[in-house]
Amino acid sequence: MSKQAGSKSRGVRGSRTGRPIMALLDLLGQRWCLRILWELRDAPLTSRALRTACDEASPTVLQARLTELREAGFVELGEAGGYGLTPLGRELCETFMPLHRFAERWKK
Amino acid sequence: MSKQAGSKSRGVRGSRTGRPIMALLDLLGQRWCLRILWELRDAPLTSRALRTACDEASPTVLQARLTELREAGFVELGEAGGYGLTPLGRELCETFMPLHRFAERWKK
DNA sequence: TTCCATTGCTACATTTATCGTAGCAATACG
DNA sequence: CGTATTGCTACGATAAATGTAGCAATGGAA
Repeated sequence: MSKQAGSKSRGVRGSRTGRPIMALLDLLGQRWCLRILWELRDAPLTSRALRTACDEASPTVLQARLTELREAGFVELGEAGGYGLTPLGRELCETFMPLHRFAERWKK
Repeated sequence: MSKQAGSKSRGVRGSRTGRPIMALLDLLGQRWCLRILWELRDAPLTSRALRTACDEASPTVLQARLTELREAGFVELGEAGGYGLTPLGRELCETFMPLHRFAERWKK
């Protein structure tokens, strides 16, 4: 029943198990989440640049995802402005890098 | 703040860009998609067993994901019944196996 | 100073996705 | 026959995402 009950600190979506991998899969399995990490892989982007990079996705979701990703410790908002990956976030992104090559082969 | 990565993307859900990585991120960024692949990583499961494994997710969305994953060539329905990973799907699954270890460290 | 562009971020009504429950036809066993 | 699976679907209820508009704050130019 309680899906995202009212707390500010998030229980990740379907992960009632407490298993970290489930929490992570649930977090990443949200719309734009993987995409955001992907677009930040090279350099930080401002919120609007990120929106452009994500094909003008609605700022509502993007902000929601950015908040979640920040709370997860993967993304941070730099003082000079702009969102960037934390060391942890960069590490996560590295994990997904093989997907690029895989996707190229998968296309055929 | 210049847009450092500014002119690189267009294309959203449904992989209209033709860029395989976007299509893949798009596919995987749907609810239960990563989870399904994860639950099938060891052995094939029947649709109901998969549902149980996925915390009783609604069959509606599970069937939808399974259809998409089958069309993508990652999952197949064996003759004896039960869904399992194709060689390609297994390969994809291997790609994000490191997530497991990462998730364990991330929890702390 | 005033003007204006940009930052991160939010409101809100509309559309889309997912949930939850129930149930179908087909198959297999006793 | 009954019953217990299988994969799969219908459909109303609920949650999430979209698209548009706009806010307060900041930082230059003029």
